[in-house]
Amino acid sequence: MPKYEKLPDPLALEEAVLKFWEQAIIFQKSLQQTKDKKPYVFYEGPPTANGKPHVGHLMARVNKDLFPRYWTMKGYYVLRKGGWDTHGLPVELEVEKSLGLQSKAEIERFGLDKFAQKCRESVWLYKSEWERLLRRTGFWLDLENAYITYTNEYIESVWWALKTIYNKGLLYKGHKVLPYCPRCGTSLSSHEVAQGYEMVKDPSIFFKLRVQPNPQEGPEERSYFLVWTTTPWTVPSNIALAVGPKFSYAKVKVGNETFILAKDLVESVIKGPHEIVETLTGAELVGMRYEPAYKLSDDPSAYRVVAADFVSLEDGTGIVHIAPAFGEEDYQLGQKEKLPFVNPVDLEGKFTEKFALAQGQFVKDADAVIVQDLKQRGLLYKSGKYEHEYPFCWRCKTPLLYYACDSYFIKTTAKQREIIENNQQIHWHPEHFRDGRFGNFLETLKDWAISRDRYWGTPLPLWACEQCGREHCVGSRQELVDLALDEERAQRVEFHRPWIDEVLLKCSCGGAMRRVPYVVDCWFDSGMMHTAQWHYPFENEEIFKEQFPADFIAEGVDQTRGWFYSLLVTSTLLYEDHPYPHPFKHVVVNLMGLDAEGRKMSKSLGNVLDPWDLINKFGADAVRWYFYSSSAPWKDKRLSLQGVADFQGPLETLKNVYNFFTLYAGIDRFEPDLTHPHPAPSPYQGEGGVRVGEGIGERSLLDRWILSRLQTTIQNVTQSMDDYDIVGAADVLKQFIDDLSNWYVRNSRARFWGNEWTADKRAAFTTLYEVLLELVKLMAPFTPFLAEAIYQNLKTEKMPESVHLCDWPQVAAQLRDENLEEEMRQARHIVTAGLQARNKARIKVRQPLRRAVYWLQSGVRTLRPEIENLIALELNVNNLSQISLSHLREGEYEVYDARLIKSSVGPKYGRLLPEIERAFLELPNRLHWADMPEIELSVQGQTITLVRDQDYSKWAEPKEGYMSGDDGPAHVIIETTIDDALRQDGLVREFVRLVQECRKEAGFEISDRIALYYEADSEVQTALEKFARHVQEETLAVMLQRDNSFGRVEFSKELDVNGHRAKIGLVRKR
RNA sequence: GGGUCUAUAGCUCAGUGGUAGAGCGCGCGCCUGAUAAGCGCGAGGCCGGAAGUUCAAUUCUUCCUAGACCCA
Repeated sequence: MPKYEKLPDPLALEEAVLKFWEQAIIFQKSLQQTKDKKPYVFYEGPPTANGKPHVGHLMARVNKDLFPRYWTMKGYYVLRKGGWDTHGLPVELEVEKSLGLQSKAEIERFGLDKFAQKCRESVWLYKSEWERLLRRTGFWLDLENAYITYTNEYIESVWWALKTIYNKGLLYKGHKVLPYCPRCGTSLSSHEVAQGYEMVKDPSIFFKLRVQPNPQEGPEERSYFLVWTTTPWTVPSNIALAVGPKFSYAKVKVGNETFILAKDLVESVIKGPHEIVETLTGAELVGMRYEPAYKLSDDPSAYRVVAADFVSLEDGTGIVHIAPAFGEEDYQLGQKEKLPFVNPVDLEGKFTEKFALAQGQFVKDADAVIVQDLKQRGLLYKSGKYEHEYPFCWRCKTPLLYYACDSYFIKTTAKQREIIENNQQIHWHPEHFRDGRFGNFLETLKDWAISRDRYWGTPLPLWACEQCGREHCVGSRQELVDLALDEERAQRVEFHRPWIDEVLLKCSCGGAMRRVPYVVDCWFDSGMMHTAQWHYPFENEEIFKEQFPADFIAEGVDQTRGWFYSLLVTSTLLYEDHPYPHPFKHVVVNLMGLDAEGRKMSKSLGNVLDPWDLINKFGADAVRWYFYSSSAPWKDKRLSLQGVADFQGPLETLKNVYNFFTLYAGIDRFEPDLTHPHPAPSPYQGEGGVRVGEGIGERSLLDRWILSRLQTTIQNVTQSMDDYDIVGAADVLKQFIDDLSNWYVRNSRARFWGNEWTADKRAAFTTLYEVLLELVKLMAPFTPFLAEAIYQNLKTEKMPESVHLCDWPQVAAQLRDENLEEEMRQARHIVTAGLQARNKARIKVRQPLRRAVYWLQSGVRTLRPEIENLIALELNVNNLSQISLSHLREGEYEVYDARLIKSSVGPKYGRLLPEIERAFLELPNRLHWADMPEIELSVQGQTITLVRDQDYSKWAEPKEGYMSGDDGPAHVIIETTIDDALRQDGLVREFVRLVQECRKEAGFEISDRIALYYEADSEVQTALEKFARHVQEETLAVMLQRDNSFGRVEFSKELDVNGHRAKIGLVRKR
């Protein structure tokens, strides 16, 4: 027998549910129960545990939990292996900070072994924070078997991947231009760079580079390319000039010199008298040679004009100075044009002997020297200051240099087509990510710089011979042992620096091979989780094959170029022949959270919302429901306590419905299992022997309606969830909860409190019981706590132990009645319209009225009598009837207008519409025309026939004594005249309500019988005498008597009954 | 500077080539045997700005502005 208990407050409720889940090991049971079923694969994007979880993480995690719960209930096996991302620069920085280390040199002095130990510990700094949050939000994830990227097993799988890629010839050594801090001796990640932009004034110079003399030109004719830069220190490294091939360039004569620059920029750059002597395209300039300002390269391909698409005409001269060592675009262009590469700057940012003029000087300090030198040599056209944003090291404020560093690359460009093709197979939510942000990124794919000149990470498994230089890539521990000089050491070595660096390998030349000093980009680690989490291919082949690819992942938009990318690239490169080389089939992308003002949350603004503030105030379900129902995950969300509070309505309503049911089910000791005297074939076999909708023939119309609505809801929620439309699913549930509470329960209340245990009462209890039971299953993935709490109270012995072990509800087609649902929808419109009319007429609902009429403009137009009765009750009218529009004029109502329906006429007549409209409005008597089945108009010599209800509609307004209202397709007119009989009726109802209030005030139980004494004027008395039986029934009064001696009563009160003074006295009868 | 997304009521968001919607908040009222609930009504909008396509644009196209995110 169910426990009919009220629900505790959300926080207590959730704590109790958490305890229950843990004690009864429900999560484990859900896995156990489904372990032989078809898998539905979820991949956990590993968080790094050396940062606290914030509210943005929460957004992704509620989505991550939703679908696994749903698919588990649908009967799939959803293994949810947790994971931790434990490598990378952020970890190192955290440790540097805690140890007070300032640079790589200091780290090395401190000792790499101790440093690595610290990194390993630091990773778990906030682990318990994460676990606490995951537990509290109801996020079911297998943390006991979580993968950890720093383990030797994980790293070995990553090595296997790198070796596989290496063997395909896709791992190579090259340069990459990276933002680099010369003081710290390290390149910075883009995230770090973004923290350090500042507005600065840099020198801005226009300098001249002489066009290599044409033999035909006289010695006096000197022409120059005019070039602009804000980094004079890069001028010595200049190797080429870039022009936009489609731009126009001008030769401008100034004195006896000729300058070449973009035509559009001549006026802004050239001061003083000048003359454009020739115009030519950028393409025509390509291939021309010039004399460098400083000749650091003897390569014959240096110092020439090349074409580039990044040239702009925003600033400068339209001729861009190219120094491949100090700019990403420059470097790429250099590769493409096979330009030589010169770098006169060392790793400390100082000029080397290659540039004697400023040898030993820090590059930024050398700016002035170079400008001065150019000026002296007559190569400076003009100079000034330029204000722009420039990145600085966020730690030491040193200006960053874009610097070409040695780096290993994965040649992703070789597989670009396959990567793009695989991306097309992925279902992105929202869809536009596929070809939008993510697709565009893939179109401009560059090779992946995989190496980092750091310490704490997966060591790059490349060894190079100290003697012959031969390189070898190691793909497993076995291979390492086989090749090691010291096998024993290789057998037990920990796969991290500095220990792995001590393993030397035998080279075929007889020399020793030493590991290259790099570690691997930690994005490669996490991107390999599809394989490395199982230590595949070294073990677990079966489970790997079952768990690849993922059906579903969910992460924040910031993972576009992070995890989404690294998963896709690794699996494309490794599993080219797999039927699903794309690593995930569906991905739900969520945006980051903003504060209440729409600003980004950041520590510096102090507007960061702590997830615990939300959870401790509202509970986890409330927060989850907020994220699900407020808007799609990929919409901006302005997070605030108030925002969460604003979305709690449906949950409150559900609790109320449950509490209502519980109140009466408890009183009547309703037992679901014993309420089915007819073991008739059931349309749907539910859990634990409860057959939803059994004995449907006995159910009332409302019962059948809500059961049908339930089926529709099941279908629509399922459909939305299958489409990964979270907010759509939440919306369907919201509407159903509203129908259940505000229509089904509201109109069924009397059935629950009847004295007799009638078939109808049983039907009401059974229906509401079934509906609640099914509803909480639908709610379970969304609000797992509330659903569980209600389920626990409703379930019988035979039912599954937890709502999360139940099967997902299925649609019982036999219980659906779409006509009934449609009619009921119309009924609700009619009721709203009728209440609106009463409101306008200022007649309260308790005052009965003689009659109301309605008509419906669209949808189902005939309602069965039972539904009309329902409407009449709600509107408190004695008579309700439908009327047809064409009868309006004959009765008490009058038509006042006719309206053209443009959406019908427009498509038929197009350009004639304005004319038709004018003619229509000019009809001499539209009141008359509105009644005609057709109207003929003559417009521009054409006869236009308009059909009533199709091309135009009529409108009605009530006369005196009537009032109208409308809602959606429904129009209602009520008769507002109240005659004596109605007035009496109203008095009685008012009297009953006041008595009920007094019963409550007196503290009587709902079922207490009373004796009722009253004193009132003759009008009230007449009414009461006339309707005495009704009054007694309604108030459970065993006697009703006029009596002015209130001495013996338990409770008495003066009343105002619609303006009539009265007094009543109550005595409880036991 | 480039890309993607967003812009509708005080707030959070739906939506549509044909007279603008919901929830919350606010104001007023109703109902009450769900009672520390429930319901209705109302106020409040040049649908971010400009141009174009169209008989008709909040909706489609282009540009601009602002915000978010990513990249440079």
